[in-house]
Amino acid sequence: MHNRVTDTLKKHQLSVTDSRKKILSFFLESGSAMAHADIENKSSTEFDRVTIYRTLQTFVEKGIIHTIPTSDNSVRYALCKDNCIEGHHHDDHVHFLCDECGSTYCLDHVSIPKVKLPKGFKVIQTDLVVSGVCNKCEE
Amino acid sequence: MHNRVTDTLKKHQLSVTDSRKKILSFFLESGSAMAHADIENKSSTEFDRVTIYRTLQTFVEKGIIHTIPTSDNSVRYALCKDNCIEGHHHDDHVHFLCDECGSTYCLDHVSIPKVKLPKGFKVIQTDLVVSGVCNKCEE
DNA sequence: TACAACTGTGCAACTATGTTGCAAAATAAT
DNA sequence: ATTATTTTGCAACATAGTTGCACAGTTGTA
Repeated sequence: MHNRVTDTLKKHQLSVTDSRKKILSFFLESGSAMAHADIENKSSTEFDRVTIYRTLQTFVEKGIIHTIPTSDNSVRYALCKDNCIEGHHHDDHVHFLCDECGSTYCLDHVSIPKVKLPKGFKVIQTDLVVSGVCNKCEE
Repeated sequence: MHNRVTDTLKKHQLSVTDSRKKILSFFLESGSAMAHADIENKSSTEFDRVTIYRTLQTFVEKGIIHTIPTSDNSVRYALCKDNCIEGHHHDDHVHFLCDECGSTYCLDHVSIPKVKLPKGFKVIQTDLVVSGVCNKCEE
């Protein structure tokens, strides 16, 4: 596990520091998306709020994580697949937000259908967020 | 115009006040979506920040406007079509966000395709946000 | 491994954003 | 016109996010 974290950081030309290792491993462990606040809670006082902000920002820029749009005021972050490179994300999969447990899933195998827009609109990115009840809460 | 604003408020069982009339007319005039900050700027010191927050909240609850999810930390609001009723929105159209001018459009005639989710996931709402360059900036 | 160059972190202070309670003002109902 | 109800503004607070700078940690090189 530790090697995987370190490798990922190095692959993206980032120096390997405690906070980056820890925050990245949170993402690997959790599997689902996390908001800034989740990370702050998980790490309690281990590192500064500012460090978390900056680390998340760096990870987004380097293509390690991507943001997930939501209707409420909370940006969530999730790991990118390997084909995300610096400055250009390829997260063309559907995101699912469970109203019950609050978890956010990246449904990697559900791809976003192409939409036809009116003349003159140039598409750069498409985000599709589904909310409802997830497979764990539905039982 | 004034009658239309008043009528809309009454139709949704809201008392007709200066701030509600003004904020609603902003939406009718602008045509595109607005964030809280846009309204605050437009009205300068005319009414309190708190009033704007509460008015937007009320409008969302009553089905007059709906929120548009974005990847950055900014919720935007846009007018609902007539079929939005209290407590249940029907904004099943695509939203478009222009990276150049920052405008947000409701593409009412582009409907969101149904997506097939893995077993156990129950869909309640689907949001599709496209970003790119709009027809005014593309020329 | 030790050193210099560079990069990242923590702290403090600040701005922005959003919320709550309560008294005063405006609106609606009679 | 008067009363009951709703809405507003104010103040105070809570949360979220940003910036500059000195210090600490990391990296590359010898």
